[in-house]
Amino acid sequence: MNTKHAASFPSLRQSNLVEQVADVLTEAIIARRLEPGERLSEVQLARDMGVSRAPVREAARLLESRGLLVSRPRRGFFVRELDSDDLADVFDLRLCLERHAFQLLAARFTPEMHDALHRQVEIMCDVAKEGDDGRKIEEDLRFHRLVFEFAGNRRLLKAFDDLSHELRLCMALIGRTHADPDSIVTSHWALVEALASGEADNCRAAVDYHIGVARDYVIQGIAPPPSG
Amino acid sequence: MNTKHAASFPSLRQSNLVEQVADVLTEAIIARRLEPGERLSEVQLARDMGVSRAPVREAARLLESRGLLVSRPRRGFFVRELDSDDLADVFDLRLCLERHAFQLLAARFTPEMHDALHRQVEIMCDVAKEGDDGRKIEEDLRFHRLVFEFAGNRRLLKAFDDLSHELRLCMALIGRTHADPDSIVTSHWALVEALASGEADNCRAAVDYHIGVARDYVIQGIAPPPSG
DNA sequence: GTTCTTCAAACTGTCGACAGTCGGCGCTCG
DNA sequence: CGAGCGCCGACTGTCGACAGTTTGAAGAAC
Repeated sequence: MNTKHAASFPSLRQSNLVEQVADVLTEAIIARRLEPGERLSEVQLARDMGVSRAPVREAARLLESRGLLVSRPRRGFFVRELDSDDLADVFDLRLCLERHAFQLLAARFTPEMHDALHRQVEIMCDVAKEGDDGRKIEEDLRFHRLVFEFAGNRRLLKAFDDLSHELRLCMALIGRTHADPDSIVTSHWALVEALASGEADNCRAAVDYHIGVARDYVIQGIAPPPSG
Repeated sequence: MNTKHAASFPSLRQSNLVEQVADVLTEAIIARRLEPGERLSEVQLARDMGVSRAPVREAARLLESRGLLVSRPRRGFFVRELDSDDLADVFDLRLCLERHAFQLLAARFTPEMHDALHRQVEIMCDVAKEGDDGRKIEEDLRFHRLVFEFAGNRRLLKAFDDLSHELRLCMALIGRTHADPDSIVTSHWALVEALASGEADNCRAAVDYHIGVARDYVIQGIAPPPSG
Protein backbone atom coordinates (compact mmCIF):
# COMPACT_ATOMS: atom_id res chain seq x y z
CA MET A 1 0.00 0.00 0.00
CA ASN A 2 1.37 3.39 -0.83
CA THR A 3 1.33 6.28 1.49
CA LYS A 4 -1.83 8.00 0.39
CA HIS A 5 -4.22 6.38 2.78
CA ALA A 6 -5.47 9.61 4.24
CA ALA A 7 -8.91 8.80 2.90
CA SER A 8 -8.85 5.42 4.57
CA PHE A 9 -8.72 6.83 8.05
CA PRO A 10 -11.87 8.55 9.26
CA SER A 11 -11.05 11.70 11.14
CA LEU A 12 -10.96 11.22 14.87
CA ARG A 13 -11.13 13.97 17.38
CA GLN A 14 -12.03 12.92 20.89
CA SER A 15 -10.14 11.85 23.94
CA ASN A 16 -8.78 8.32 24.09
CA LEU A 17 -6.82 9.14 21.01
CA VAL A 18 -4.44 6.27 21.65
CA GLU A 19 -7.23 3.74 21.70
CA GLN A 20 -8.83 5.19 18.61
CA VAL A 21 -5.57 5.16 16.72
CA ALA A 22 -4.99 1.61 17.85
CA ASP A 23 -8.43 0.58 16.67
CA VAL A 24 -8.01 2.24 13.31
CA LEU A 25 -4.59 0.69 12.83
CA THR A 26 -5.80 -2.72 13.93
CA GLU A 27 -8.71 -2.58 11.54
CA ALA A 28 -6.43 -1.49 8.71
CA ILE A 29 -4.04 -4.35 9.41
CA ILE A 30 -6.78 -6.95 9.68
CA ALA A 31 -8.40 -5.67 6.52
CA ARG A 32 -4.97 -5.84 4.87
CA ARG A 33 -5.07 -2.27 3.72
CA LEU A 34 -1.66 -2.28 5.37
CA GLU A 35 0.40 -5.06 3.90
CA PRO A 36 2.45 -7.47 5.99
CA GLY A 37 6.01 -6.22 6.21
CA GLU A 38 5.05 -2.69 5.28
CA ARG A 39 6.85 0.03 7.11
CA LEU A 40 4.73 2.52 9.00
CA SER A 41 5.84 6.12 9.21
CA GLU A 42 4.84 7.81 12.42
CA VAL A 43 4.67 11.24 10.87
CA GLN A 44 2.65 10.03 7.90
CA LEU A 45 0.16 8.19 10.09
CA ALA A 46 -0.09 11.18 12.39
CA ARG A 47 -0.76 13.46 9.43
CA ASP A 48 -3.30 11.10 7.91
CA MET A 49 -5.21 10.77 11.16
CA GLY A 50 -4.94 14.40 12.09
CA VAL A 51 -3.16 13.84 15.38
CA SER A 52 0.37 14.23 16.64
CA ARG A 53 3.00 11.56 16.79
CA ALA A 54 2.66 10.83 20.49
CA PRO A 55 -0.66 8.95 20.33
CA VAL A 56 0.52 7.17 17.20
CA ARG A 57 3.66 5.99 18.94
CA GLU A 58 1.76 4.73 21.96
CA ALA A 59 -0.79 2.98 19.82
CA ALA A 60 1.97 1.38 17.80
CA ARG A 61 3.65 0.15 20.95
CA LEU A 62 0.33 -1.30 22.03
CA LEU A 63 -0.07 -3.13 18.75
CA GLU A 64 3.47 -4.35 19.05
CA SER A 65 2.67 -5.94 22.40
CA ARG A 66 -0.31 -7.54 20.70
CA GLY A 67 1.86 -8.99 17.98
CA LEU A 68 0.35 -7.00 15.13
CA LEU A 69 3.40 -4.81 14.65
CA VAL A 70 7.08 -5.36 15.16
CA SER A 71 9.50 -2.55 15.90
CA ARG A 72 13.09 -2.27 14.89
CA PRO A 73 15.14 0.25 16.81
CA ARG A 74 15.67 3.49 14.95
CA ARG A 75 13.71 2.09 12.02
CA GLY A 76 10.18 2.24 13.27
CA PHE A 77 7.25 -0.11 13.07
CA PHE A 78 6.45 -2.76 10.50
CA VAL A 79 3.28 -4.73 9.96
CA ARG A 80 3.76 -8.20 11.36
CA GLU A 81 4.41 -10.93 8.85
CA LEU A 82 3.12 -14.39 9.65
CA ASP A 83 4.69 -17.42 8.01
CA SER A 84 3.30 -20.92 8.21
CA ASP A 85 5.46 -21.66 11.27
CA ASP A 86 3.88 -18.71 13.03
CA LEU A 87 0.44 -20.01 12.19
CA ALA A 88 1.33 -23.42 13.57
CA ASP A 89 2.73 -21.85 16.73
CA VAL A 90 -0.30 -19.67 17.27
CA PHE A 91 -2.75 -22.53 16.93
CA ASP A 92 -0.60 -24.80 19.04
CA LEU A 93 -0.65 -22.24 21.84
CA ARG A 94 -4.35 -21.74 21.32
CA LEU A 95 -4.89 -25.46 21.71
CA CYS A 96 -2.88 -25.39 24.93
CA LEU A 97 -4.91 -22.52 26.37
CA GLU A 98 -8.31 -23.76 25.26
CA ARG A 99 -7.72 -27.25 26.60
CA HIS A 100 -7.03 -25.73 29.97
CA ALA A 101 -9.95 -23.32 29.83
CA PHE A 102 -12.40 -26.07 28.93
CA GLN A 103 -11.02 -28.29 31.64
CA LEU A 104 -11.46 -25.55 34.22
CA LEU A 105 -14.90 -24.66 32.94
CA ALA A 106 -16.17 -28.23 32.87
CA ALA A 107 -15.62 -28.38 36.61
CA ARG A 108 -17.73 -25.29 37.31
CA PHE A 109 -20.28 -25.25 34.53
CA THR A 110 -23.63 -23.71 35.46
CA PRO A 111 -26.96 -23.45 33.62
CA GLU A 112 -26.41 -19.70 33.29
CA MET A 113 -23.14 -20.30 31.47
CA HIS A 114 -24.86 -22.89 29.33
CA ASP A 115 -27.54 -20.36 28.38
CA ALA A 116 -24.99 -17.67 27.63
CA LEU A 117 -23.00 -19.93 25.33
CA HIS A 118 -26.24 -21.10 23.72
CA ARG A 119 -27.24 -17.51 22.98
CA GLN A 120 -23.82 -16.81 21.57
CA VAL A 121 -24.06 -19.76 19.20
CA GLU A 122 -27.40 -18.42 17.98
CA ILE A 123 -25.85 -15.01 17.38
CA MET A 124 -23.06 -16.68 15.42
CA CYS A 125 -25.63 -18.52 13.36
CA ASP A 126 -27.49 -15.32 12.53
CA VAL A 127 -24.30 -13.52 11.63
CA ALA A 128 -23.19 -16.41 9.46
CA LYS A 129 -26.39 -16.10 7.46
CA GLU A 130 -25.66 -12.44 6.78
CA GLY A 131 -22.30 -13.38 5.39
CA ASP A 132 -20.14 -10.63 6.88
CA ASP A 133 -16.78 -12.36 7.28
CA GLY A 134 -15.43 -9.83 9.74
CA ARG A 135 -18.39 -10.19 12.07
CA LYS A 136 -18.27 -13.95 11.75
CA ILE A 137 -14.73 -13.91 13.05
CA GLU A 138 -15.62 -11.50 15.84
CA GLU A 139 -18.56 -13.54 17.08
CA ASP A 140 -16.54 -16.73 16.85
CA LEU A 141 -13.83 -15.20 18.99
CA ARG A 142 -16.48 -13.90 21.37
CA PHE A 143 -17.76 -17.43 21.93
CA HIS A 144 -14.32 -18.65 22.85
CA ARG A 145 -13.68 -15.59 24.98
CA LEU A 146 -16.85 -16.36 26.91
CA VAL A 147 -15.43 -19.78 27.68
CA PHE A 148 -12.27 -18.20 29.04
CA GLU A 149 -14.29 -15.71 31.07
CA PHE A 150 -16.34 -18.47 32.61
CA ALA A 151 -13.27 -20.57 33.26
CA GLY A 152 -12.50 -18.20 36.10
CA ASN A 153 -8.78 -17.59 35.63
CA ARG A 154 -8.25 -13.93 34.80
CA ARG A 155 -4.65 -14.44 33.83
CA LEU A 156 -5.65 -17.21 31.46
CA LEU A 157 -8.23 -14.86 29.98
CA LYS A 158 -5.57 -12.24 29.46
CA ALA A 159 -3.35 -14.77 27.74
CA PHE A 160 -6.21 -15.56 25.38
CA ASP A 161 -6.91 -11.89 24.77
CA ASP A 162 -3.27 -11.37 23.90
CA LEU A 163 -3.34 -14.29 21.52
CA SER A 164 -6.70 -13.34 20.04
CA HIS A 165 -5.23 -10.42 18.16
CA GLU A 166 -2.89 -12.73 16.32
CA LEU A 167 -5.71 -15.20 15.86
CA ARG A 168 -7.77 -12.48 14.25
CA LEU A 169 -4.84 -11.80 11.98
CA CYS A 170 -4.51 -15.47 11.10
CA MET A 171 -8.19 -15.81 10.30
CA ALA A 172 -8.32 -12.62 8.28
CA LEU A 173 -5.17 -13.68 6.50
CA ILE A 174 -6.91 -16.41 4.57
CA GLY A 175 -9.26 -13.84 3.10
CA ARG A 176 -12.70 -15.31 2.67
CA THR A 177 -13.61 -17.49 5.48
CA HIS A 178 -15.68 -19.58 7.70
CA ALA A 179 -18.22 -22.19 7.15
CA ASP A 180 -21.95 -22.19 6.62
CA PRO A 181 -24.31 -21.53 9.52
CA ASP A 182 -25.04 -25.21 10.05
CA SER A 183 -21.49 -26.30 10.56
CA ILE A 184 -20.80 -23.35 12.85
CA VAL A 185 -23.72 -24.31 15.05
CA THR A 186 -22.92 -28.01 15.18
CA SER A 187 -19.23 -27.35 15.66
CA HIS A 188 -19.68 -25.09 18.66
CA TRP A 189 -22.65 -26.92 20.03
CA ALA A 190 -20.45 -29.98 20.37
CA LEU A 191 -18.18 -27.95 22.63
CA VAL A 192 -21.09 -26.84 24.79
CA GLU A 193 -22.37 -30.40 25.04
CA ALA A 194 -18.97 -31.63 26.10
CA LEU A 195 -18.89 -28.97 28.79
CA ALA A 196 -22.34 -29.92 29.96
CA SER A 197 -21.28 -33.55 30.24
CA GLY A 198 -18.76 -32.49 32.87
CA GLU A 199 -16.34 -35.09 31.57
CA ALA A 200 -12.83 -33.73 31.17
CA ASP A 201 -12.01 -36.32 28.53
CA ASN A 202 -15.01 -35.33 26.42
CA CYS A 203 -13.97 -31.71 26.61
CA ARG A 204 -10.41 -32.39 25.65
CA ALA A 205 -11.40 -34.47 22.67
CA ALA A 206 -13.93 -31.88 21.52
CA VAL A 207 -11.45 -29.06 21.89
CA ASP A 208 -8.69 -30.96 20.12
CA TYR A 209 -11.00 -31.62 17.23
CA HIS A 210 -12.40 -28.10 17.09
CA ILE A 211 -9.07 -26.30 17.23
CA GLY A 212 -7.48 -28.84 14.94
CA VAL A 213 -10.09 -28.19 12.28
CA ALA A 214 -9.65 -24.43 12.63
CA ARG A 215 -5.88 -24.78 12.42
CA ASP A 216 -5.95 -26.96 9.35
CA TYR A 217 -8.46 -24.63 7.78
CA VAL A 218 -6.27 -21.61 8.27
CA ILE A 219 -3.00 -23.31 7.45
CA GLN A 220 -4.29 -24.77 4.25
CA GLY A 221 -6.00 -21.49 3.62
CA ILE A 222 -8.47 -23.01 1.23
CA ALA A 223 -10.92 -25.71 2.14
CA PRO A 224 -14.36 -24.88 3.60
CA PRO A 225 -14.82 -27.22 6.57
CA PRO A 226 -16.36 -26.08 9.88
CA SER A 227 -15.39 -22.88 11.61
CA GLY A 228 -12.76 -22.04 14.18
CA MET B 1 29.93 -12.86 6.48
CA ASN B 2 29.14 -9.29 7.18
CA THR B 3 27.74 -10.26 10.57
CA LYS B 4 30.74 -12.25 11.66
CA HIS B 5 31.69 -9.99 14.51
CA ALA B 6 28.16 -9.35 15.73
CA ALA B 7 28.50 -11.81 18.57
CA SER B 8 31.86 -10.45 19.62
CA PHE B 9 30.54 -7.06 20.62
CA PRO B 10 28.17 -7.26 23.56
CA SER B 11 25.25 -4.88 23.36
CA LEU B 12 26.88 -1.55 22.83
CA ARG B 13 23.59 0.24 22.76
CA GLN B 14 23.70 2.98 25.31
CA SER B 15 20.85 4.87 23.77
CA ASN B 16 17.49 3.27 24.42
CA LEU B 17 16.20 5.36 27.26
CA VAL B 18 12.88 3.55 27.31
CA GLU B 19 14.52 0.25 28.04
CA GLN B 20 16.72 1.73 30.72
CA VAL B 21 13.78 3.38 32.42
CA ALA B 22 11.83 0.14 32.17
CA ASP B 23 14.69 -1.77 33.76
CA VAL B 24 15.02 0.70 36.60
CA LEU B 25 11.29 0.67 37.23
CA THR B 26 11.12 -3.10 37.06
CA GLU B 27 13.94 -3.46 39.52
CA ALA B 28 12.34 -0.98 41.88
CA ILE B 29 9.02 -2.82 41.75
CA ILE B 30 10.56 -6.24 42.25
CA ALA B 31 12.65 -4.93 45.12
CA ARG B 32 9.47 -3.39 46.56
CA ARG B 33 10.97 0.04 46.83
CA LEU B 34 7.73 0.94 45.07
CA GLU B 35 4.84 -0.40 47.07
CA PRO B 36 1.98 -2.29 45.46
CA GLY B 37 -0.87 0.09 44.73
CA GLU B 38 1.40 3.11 44.84
CA ARG B 39 0.71 5.80 42.30
CA LEU B 40 3.52 6.74 39.99
CA SER B 41 3.88 10.30 38.85
CA GLU B 42 5.30 10.67 35.38
CA VAL B 43 6.81 14.07 36.07
CA GLN B 44 8.37 12.94 39.31
CA LEU B 45 9.86 9.81 37.76
CA ALA B 46 11.14 11.85 34.84
CA ARG B 47 12.74 14.33 37.23
CA ASP B 48 14.27 11.59 39.38
CA MET B 49 15.75 9.83 36.37
CA GLY B 50 16.83 12.98 34.59
CA VAL B 51 14.84 12.33 31.44
CA SER B 52 11.68 13.71 29.94
CA ARG B 53 8.21 12.28 30.33
CA ALA B 54 8.08 10.60 26.93
CA PRO B 55 10.44 7.72 27.72
CA VAL B 56 8.83 7.33 31.12
CA ARG B 57 5.40 7.02 29.58
CA GLU B 58 6.55 4.44 27.06
CA ALA B 59 8.36 2.44 29.70
CA ALA B 60 5.28 2.54 31.89
CA ARG B 61 3.14 1.31 29.04
CA LEU B 62 5.62 -1.50 28.54
CA LEU B 63 5.44 -2.49 32.17
CA GLU B 64 1.69 -2.31 31.99
CA SER B 65 1.70 -4.85 29.18
CA ARG B 66 3.92 -6.99 31.38
CA GLY B 67 1.47 -6.83 34.24
CA LEU B 68 3.74 -4.91 36.59
CA LEU B 69 1.75 -1.69 36.37
CA VAL B 70 -1.87 -0.91 35.81
CA SER B 71 -3.10 2.31 34.27
CA ARG B 72 -6.30 4.13 34.95
CA PRO B 73 -7.29 6.72 32.37
CA ARG B 74 -6.51 10.25 33.39
CA ARG B 75 -5.15 8.95 36.67
CA GLY B 76 -1.85 7.49 35.64
CA PHE B 77 0.01 4.35 36.55
CA PHE B 78 -0.13 2.29 39.73
CA VAL B 79 2.09 -0.53 40.91
CA ARG B 80 0.27 -3.79 40.37
CA GLU B 81 -1.24 -5.36 43.44
CA LEU B 82 -1.41 -9.13 43.57
CA ASP B 83 -3.93 -10.82 45.82
CA SER B 84 -4.00 -14.53 46.55
CA ASP B 85 -6.42 -15.08 43.67
CA ASP B 86 -3.90 -13.48 41.31
CA LEU B 87 -1.18 -15.76 42.62
CA ALA B 88 -3.38 -18.79 42.06
CA ASP B 89 -4.24 -17.63 38.54
CA VAL B 90 -0.61 -16.98 37.66
CA PHE B 91 0.56 -20.37 38.80
CA ASP B 92 -2.41 -22.10 37.19
CA LEU B 93 -1.52 -20.52 33.86
CA ARG B 94 2.11 -21.37 34.43
CA LEU B 95 1.15 -24.97 34.99
CA CYS B 96 -0.82 -24.93 31.76
CA LEU B 97 2.08 -23.51 29.77
CA GLU B 98 4.79 -25.65 31.31
CA ARG B 99 2.84 -28.85 30.84
CA HIS B 100 2.62 -28.06 27.17
CA ALA B 101 6.24 -27.00 26.85
CA PHE B 102 7.49 -30.16 28.52
CA GLN B 103 5.22 -32.27 26.37
CA LEU B 104 6.56 -30.64 23.23
CA LEU B 105 10.13 -30.86 24.41
CA ALA B 106 9.93 -34.51 25.41
CA ALA B 107 9.19 -35.33 21.80
CA ARG B 108 12.27 -33.56 20.47
CA PHE B 109 14.77 -33.84 23.30
CA THR B 110 18.41 -34.00 22.20
CA PRO B 111 21.65 -34.62 24.07
CA GLU B 112 22.61 -31.00 23.45
CA MET B 113 19.48 -29.82 25.21
CA HIS B 114 20.18 -32.25 27.99
CA ASP B 115 23.64 -30.80 28.43
CA ALA B 116 22.37 -27.24 28.37
CA LEU B 117 19.80 -27.93 31.05
CA HIS B 118 22.39 -29.81 33.05
CA ARG B 119 24.74 -26.84 32.94
CA GLN B 120 21.94 -24.53 33.98
CA VAL B 121 21.13 -26.70 37.00
CA GLU B 122 24.77 -26.50 38.01
CA ILE B 123 24.69 -22.73 37.70
CA MET B 124 21.58 -22.64 39.85
CA CYS B 125 23.33 -24.77 42.42
CA ASP B 126 26.32 -22.44 42.55
CA VAL B 127 24.13 -19.39 42.83
CA ALA B 128 22.09 -21.00 45.59
CA LYS B 129 25.25 -21.49 47.60
CA GLU B 130 26.03 -17.79 47.32
CA GLY B 131 22.63 -16.97 48.73
CA ASP B 132 21.62 -14.04 46.52
CA ASP B 133 17.84 -14.40 46.37
CA GLY B 134 17.48 -12.21 43.31
CA ARG B 135 19.95 -14.25 41.30
CA LYS B 136 18.40 -17.47 42.53
CA ILE B 137 15.09 -16.38 41.07
CA GLU B 138 16.70 -15.26 37.82
CA GLU B 139 18.57 -18.52 37.26
CA ASP B 140 15.50 -20.51 38.16
CA LEU B 141 13.47 -18.61 35.58
CA ARG B 142 16.30 -19.07 33.10
CA PHE B 143 16.09 -22.84 33.47
CA HIS B 144 12.42 -22.82 32.71
CA ARG B 145 12.90 -20.38 29.87
CA LEU B 146 15.42 -22.76 28.34
CA VAL B 147 12.76 -25.43 28.36
CA PHE B 148 10.39 -23.14 26.49
CA GLU B 149 13.12 -22.20 24.04
CA PHE B 150 13.87 -25.83 23.30
CA ALA B 151 10.18 -26.67 23.03
CA GLY B 152 10.25 -24.96 19.66
CA ASN B 153 7.08 -22.87 19.78
CA ARG B 154 8.04 -19.20 19.66
CA ARG B 155 4.58 -18.02 20.55
CA LEU B 156 4.56 -20.29 23.57
CA LEU B 157 7.91 -18.84 24.56
CA LYS B 158 6.50 -15.35 24.29
CA ALA B 159 3.57 -16.33 26.48
CA PHE B 160 6.01 -17.58 29.09
CA ASP B 161 8.10 -14.43 28.81
CA ASP B 162 4.99 -12.33 29.37
CA LEU B 163 4.05 -14.39 32.37
CA SER B 164 7.58 -14.46 33.75
CA HIS B 165 7.44 -10.85 34.77
CA GLU B 166 4.49 -11.55 37.00
CA LEU B 167 6.16 -14.73 38.18
CA ARG B 168 9.18 -12.69 39.21
CA LEU B 169 6.84 -10.40 41.09
CA CYS B 170 5.18 -13.34 42.82
CA MET B 171 8.48 -14.85 43.86
CA ALA B 172 9.90 -11.57 45.06
CA LEU B 173 6.67 -10.88 46.88
CA ILE B 174 7.33 -13.50 49.50
CA GLY B 175 10.55 -11.76 50.43
CA ARG B 176 13.18 -14.28 51.35
CA THR B 177 13.03 -17.30 49.23
CA HIS B 178 14.03 -20.49 47.67
CA ALA B 179 15.37 -23.66 48.97
CA ASP B 180 18.82 -24.97 49.65
CA PRO B 181 21.13 -26.00 46.81
CA ASP B 182 20.38 -29.71 47.23
CA SER B 183 16.64 -29.42 46.80
CA ILE B 184 17.06 -27.08 43.85
CA VAL B 185 19.27 -29.60 42.11
CA THR B 186 17.09 -32.61 42.83
CA SER B 187 13.91 -30.72 42.02
CA HIS B 188 15.08 -29.61 38.59
CA TRP B 189 17.02 -32.72 37.86
CA ALA B 190 13.79 -34.67 38.18
CA LEU B 191 12.40 -32.54 35.37
CA VAL B 192 15.40 -33.21 33.16
CA GLU B 193 15.19 -36.93 33.85
CA ALA B 194 11.52 -36.96 32.95
CA LEU B 195 12.36 -35.22 29.68
CA ALA B 196 15.13 -37.69 28.97
CA SER B 197 12.73 -40.57 29.52
CA GLY B 198 10.68 -39.32 26.60
CA GLU B 199 7.51 -40.38 28.38
CA ALA B 200 4.83 -37.71 28.26
CA ASP B 201 3.21 -39.04 31.40
CA ASN B 202 6.45 -38.80 33.34
CA CYS B 203 6.87 -35.22 32.22
CA ARG B 204 3.39 -34.22 33.15
CA ALA B 205 3.65 -35.73 36.58
CA ALA B 206 7.01 -34.13 37.19
CA VAL B 207 5.81 -30.74 36.03
CA ASP B 208 2.62 -30.93 38.05
CA TYR B 209 4.63 -31.72 41.14
CA HIS B 210 7.29 -29.10 40.48
CA ILE B 211 4.90 -26.24 39.75
CA GLY B 212 2.58 -27.34 42.52
CA VAL B 213 5.34 -27.11 45.05
CA ALA B 214 6.38 -23.69 43.79
CA ARG B 215 2.79 -22.50 43.87
CA ASP B 216 2.17 -23.70 47.39
CA TYR B 217 5.44 -22.21 48.49
CA VAL B 218 4.56 -18.78 47.14
CA ILE B 219 0.92 -18.85 48.18
CA GLN B 220 1.68 -19.86 51.69
CA GLY B 221 4.58 -17.47 51.64
CA ILE B 222 6.31 -19.23 54.43
CA ALA B 223 7.47 -22.81 54.27
CA PRO B 224 10.91 -23.74 52.87
CA PRO B 225 10.30 -26.69 50.53
CA PRO B 226 12.02 -27.07 47.14
CA SER B 227 12.31 -24.29 44.64
CA GLY B 228 10.10 -23.13 41.79
C1' DG C 1 -19.60 18.59 63.93
C1' DT C 2 -20.84 17.20 59.33
C1' DT C 3 -21.61 17.78 54.54
C1' DC C 4 -21.62 20.25 50.34
C1' DT C 5 -19.21 23.63 47.43
C1' DT C 6 -15.44 25.76 45.53
C1' DC C 7 -10.81 26.38 44.31
C1' DA C 8 -5.98 25.72 43.53
C1' DA C 9 -2.29 22.60 42.72
C1' DA C 10 -0.72 18.77 40.24
C1' DC C 11 -1.10 15.69 36.78
C1' DT C 12 -2.13 13.44 32.33
C1' DG C 13 -3.03 13.71 27.37
C1' DT C 14 -1.43 15.93 23.51
C1' DC C 15 1.32 18.83 20.68
C1' DG C 16 5.18 20.90 17.86
C1' DA C 17 10.23 21.14 17.63
C1' DC C 18 15.10 19.75 17.59
C1' DA C 19 18.98 16.71 17.18
C1' DG C 20 21.15 12.36 16.19
C1' DT C 21 20.74 8.39 13.22
C1' DC C 22 19.68 5.39 9.29
C1' DG C 23 19.10 4.23 4.37
C1' DG C 24 19.73 5.48 -0.29
C1' DC C 25 22.13 7.77 -4.16
C1' DG C 26 25.84 9.54 -6.52
C1' DC C 27 30.79 10.04 -6.78
C1' DT C 28 35.38 8.55 -6.69
C1' DC C 29 38.81 5.15 -7.13
C1' DG C 30 40.67 0.89 -8.49
C1' DC D 1 32.64 -1.93 -14.75
C1' DG D 2 32.39 -2.92 -9.69
C1' DA D 3 33.28 -1.57 -4.83
C1' DG D 4 33.88 1.65 -1.16
C1' DC D 5 33.04 6.42 0.65
C1' DG D 6 30.51 10.41 1.78
C1' DC D 7 26.59 13.39 1.39
C1' DC D 8 21.37 14.21 1.58
C1' DG D 9 16.86 13.51 2.92
C1' DA D 10 13.69 11.38 6.01
C1' DC D 11 12.70 9.62 10.23
C1' DT D 12 12.92 8.24 15.10
C1' DG D 13 14.08 9.35 19.90
C1' DT D 14 13.62 12.84 23.01
C1' DC D 15 12.35 17.18 24.86
C1' DG D 16 9.68 21.19 26.88
C1' DA D 17 5.10 23.38 26.78
C1' DC D 18 0.05 23.94 26.92
C1' DA D 19 -4.75 22.70 28.02
C1' DG D 20 -8.29 20.05 30.23
C1' DT D 21 -9.10 17.08 34.09
C1' DT D 22 -8.71 15.08 38.62
C1' DT D 23 -7.53 15.47 43.48
C1' DG D 24 -7.53 17.04 47.89
C1' DA D 25 -8.56 20.31 50.98
C1' DA D 26 -10.08 24.75 52.57
C1' DG D 27 -14.17 27.16 53.37
C1' DA D 28 -19.22 27.85 53.47
C1' DA D 29 -23.70 26.20 54.72
C1' DC D 30 -26.58 23.65 57.81
